Amino acid sequence: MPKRGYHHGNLRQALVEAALRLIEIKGPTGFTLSEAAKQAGVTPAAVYRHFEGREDLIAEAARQGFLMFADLMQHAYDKYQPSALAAFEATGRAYLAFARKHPGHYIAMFESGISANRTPELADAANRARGVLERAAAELSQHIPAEKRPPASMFSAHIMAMSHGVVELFARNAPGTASPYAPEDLLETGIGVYLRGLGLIDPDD
Amino acid sequence: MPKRGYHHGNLRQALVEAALRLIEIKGPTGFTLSEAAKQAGVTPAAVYRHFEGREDLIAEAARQGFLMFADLMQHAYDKYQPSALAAFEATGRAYLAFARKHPGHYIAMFESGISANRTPELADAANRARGVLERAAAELSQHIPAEKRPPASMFSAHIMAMSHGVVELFARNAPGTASPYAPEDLLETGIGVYLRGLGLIDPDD
DNA sequence: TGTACATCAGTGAACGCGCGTTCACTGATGTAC
DNA sequence: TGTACATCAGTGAACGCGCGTTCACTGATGTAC
Repeated sequence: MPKRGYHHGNLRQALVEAALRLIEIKGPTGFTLSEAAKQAGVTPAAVYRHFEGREDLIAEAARQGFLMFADLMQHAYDKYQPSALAAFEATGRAYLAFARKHPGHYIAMFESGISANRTPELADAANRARGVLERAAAELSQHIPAEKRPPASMFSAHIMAMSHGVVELFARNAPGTASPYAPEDLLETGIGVYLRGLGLIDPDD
Repeated sequence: MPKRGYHHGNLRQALVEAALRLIEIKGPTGFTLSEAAKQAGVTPAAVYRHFEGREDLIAEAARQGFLMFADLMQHAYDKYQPSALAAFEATGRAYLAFARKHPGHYIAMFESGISANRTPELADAANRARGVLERAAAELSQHIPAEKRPPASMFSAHIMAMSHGVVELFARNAPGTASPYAPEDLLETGIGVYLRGLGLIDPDD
């Protein structure tokens, strides 16, 4: 991507990518609009041709993150169909894989303090991601006897919580809360126990 | 607590408390040393009589948080003894209760980016809190047949992850990830399913 | 009880810094004729 | 193909701001004699 003299060519996306890099390295706090501009080879003022300001830039990074996140989970889900159980488990693994692979996006999405309701576009993207997981949960919960079946949205909320918790506490070079287990194992076993608790996995493994 | 003229009397603790208030309102990002000093009725420079700097102040807030956190969980645990199960569940509830009741501390502990290994004192406090949960898990896991018993530290890591995830995703006026369930219910049912998965609760409830 | 003095917790002014944002501008691009 | 002109993406200087931190200082406290 050679730099074109005065006009940049695709500054908007270049700024988003610079922001992601900075957020990943310096945290949501350390990220500054000015530095993102500098990394994109442009004056800070130029940013305002494409974004309303600092927050708006982070929001766009988050939005792109939610879209990728949804795609990644959907893809994992599709791949393991038609087994509802295998597909669901794959979706959980995809959650952690995303956090690992795209930390900048993940931070923008969940740790930047940007509300997912900031703009309709951002809310849509966030809902789409949540929808994937909820559909996977809904399908899987068909296999639970109706009288002891929890609502699918509660089910998926539990999985999201455990996944997010594993990422935050154990998958970052975290607040010293180191653990002897690999995050992937921790999540896999945690979800395993949970699904057994729902009667979806045979007690004898 | 009347303000004593030139000398403050207990500035150190007053600064910690101001910091906690600010962290709670403005997030770990928004908190500034200068404003904390101002709230304590003192020049920013005075802070340096008691702390090495901004980070050190946050670290002290976190340290105090971990101590309270440990006490609170320990207390909940003791109260429901000798039933290992009831005591364990109470410990989980205490986790969420702490996050609710002391958001400033919680943020300083888990969201401020301060490493728990920053100082030995902080690490001690953090370990003490983790120890409470791990002991509760260890005791409870005695009730699982040895051959299908997971390590207690993994067990407690799962519970920490789910608890933390519930706090972050559902108990804050969070990233729009609202949910129709009360965080307390979500955590209670989530832990319930998990314990059932370990065979610690009768499948028929 | 009174005085001298050491200790220490605060002041207040100053620093350099980088931030986000604004503004009038100018250089490059592309389109109409 | 060539020229005039509108559009638009960038510049660069300037702004006011509050930050964390330092420094020499001074006012209050408490202790020794």
